[in-house]
Amino acid sequence: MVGLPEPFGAGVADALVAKLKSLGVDAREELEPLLRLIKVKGRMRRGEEFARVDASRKYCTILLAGVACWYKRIEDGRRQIFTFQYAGDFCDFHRYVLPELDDSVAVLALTDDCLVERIIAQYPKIGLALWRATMLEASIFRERLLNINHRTALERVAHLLCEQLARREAIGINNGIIPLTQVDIADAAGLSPVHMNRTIQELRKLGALSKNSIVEVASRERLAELAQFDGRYLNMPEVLSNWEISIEDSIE
Amino acid sequence: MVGLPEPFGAGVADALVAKLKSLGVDAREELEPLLRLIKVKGRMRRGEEFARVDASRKYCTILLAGVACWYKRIEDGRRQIFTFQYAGDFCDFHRYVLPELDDSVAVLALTDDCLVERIIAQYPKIGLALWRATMLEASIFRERLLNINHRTALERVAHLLCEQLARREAIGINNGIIPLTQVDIADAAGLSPVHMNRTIQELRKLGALSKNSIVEVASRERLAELAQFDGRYLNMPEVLSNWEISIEDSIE
DNA sequence: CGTAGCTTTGAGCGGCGTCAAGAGCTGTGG
DNA sequence: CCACAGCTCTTGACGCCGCTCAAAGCTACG
Repeated sequence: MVGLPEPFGAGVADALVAKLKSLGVDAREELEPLLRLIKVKGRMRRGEEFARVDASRKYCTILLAGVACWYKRIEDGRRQIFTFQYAGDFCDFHRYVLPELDDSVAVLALTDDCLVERIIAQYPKIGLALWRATMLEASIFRERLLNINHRTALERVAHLLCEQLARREAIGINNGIIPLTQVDIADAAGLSPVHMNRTIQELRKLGALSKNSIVEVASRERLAELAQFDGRYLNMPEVLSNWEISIEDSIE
Repeated sequence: MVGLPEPFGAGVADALVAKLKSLGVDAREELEPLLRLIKVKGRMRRGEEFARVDASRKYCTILLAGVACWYKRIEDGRRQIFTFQYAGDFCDFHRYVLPELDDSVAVLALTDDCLVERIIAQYPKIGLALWRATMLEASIFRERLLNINHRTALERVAHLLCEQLARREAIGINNGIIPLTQVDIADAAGLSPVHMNRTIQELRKLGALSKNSIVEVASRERLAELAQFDGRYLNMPEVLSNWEISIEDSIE
């Protein structure tokens, strides 16, 4: 890996480096200055908030391990989860960002805002990469819109789970476990917890999920089939090659 | 306005310049080189496609007048409209983009892809502005997600219309007319045309829309109230000051 | 052993989709 | 000028998916 200053242990930023590479930043002389700015902030526990949007904040946040979610709370107390985030993902570029869901290792990295601007000026490719990261996010939002509007609860949930599975595989986690509660998934899919539970049971019956009480994918193929999952919107060619996607006359 | 090379007539790019300013590009020496790259491509008619995603395309597209929509067609023939676009909006940064809805003046502007990269390298503020434009889009998608998941058809439609109204006002169109068909709005809101019609009639009854057969806002206040509209996600401080938004202890 | 969060199950209901039909408006061609 | 086709808007009837309310089992943890 790239040489890192303290307080990095070996491999702590691997996911970040992988992410940047997938976004087009691969030269050592571009990666290093960015990595040098990173300071590990600490660990989080499940339910703790971090990266709350706040004009006075002078850094941006990167998730180095674990799972987080980006959500907004609504007047009536309910919660809309916009997306989940994994190691290497940028958590806040001027936005609502809050955390969730990780009791093991949610580690933060800081950089000064104006530093970001300076970095971009000096290394345009990094700027481009950050822009691409935002586009990827937007792409995920669009896909979710499409699913919510036009698919049944079963397809919707299957699709959401496919996405999480693919994104976890992209950072080397291949155990098939989705470390989210049914309530979390419900808040992301826009379903009530009760109906989410019934849908998950249906997915178990159909052989897509395991019979365990946690959410665990039993058959990726079955799940992808039910979801009609076409993961190209995730922009992860290396991972998606495992997913047997039918690329006919694709639009994208 | 900034001096423009042919084939620009006076004011053709006003909306674009305004947009860039709202994104933080205001110096003449940054605007000019970008504007110099722009070539007007032509006019479109309603229903014509432009900016279809296509790897071989070597330019990007900017809407100079009229209305467009960014949509995706689904297997079953239905259509999901992700967002509408107005003068000054960038129509394609690597994505599905198609048109719609404008028989008057949809004019395109071209720039070479690698030129974009070079421009960004030379004028980092422009890069930052484009990044911000993408963030703004993502912000719009999130808002839509929230609405679709958690609001009734009436609130949803009212909210969508509020957004269109605000965005039109931002480019100087204040006539209260939303130049979209009920089907267009239905495809954007994720409702069936039939239910959209009933919802619009309800909005008319409630005094938010005019009784005309076109979609025309009769009372912005009424509409915003029904929608619980908080337009801060649109990042248009100058326009929103008209909207009487209650900014208490806002998160963003 | 009590409490809190997650999962599960049942009953009832309502919002919105689907199907179907008709009316008004516009453009096109004979 | 009329006829026709196509699109948009409108209205009614009916049914289902997913929400709400309510209660209980299960697991983890102090």
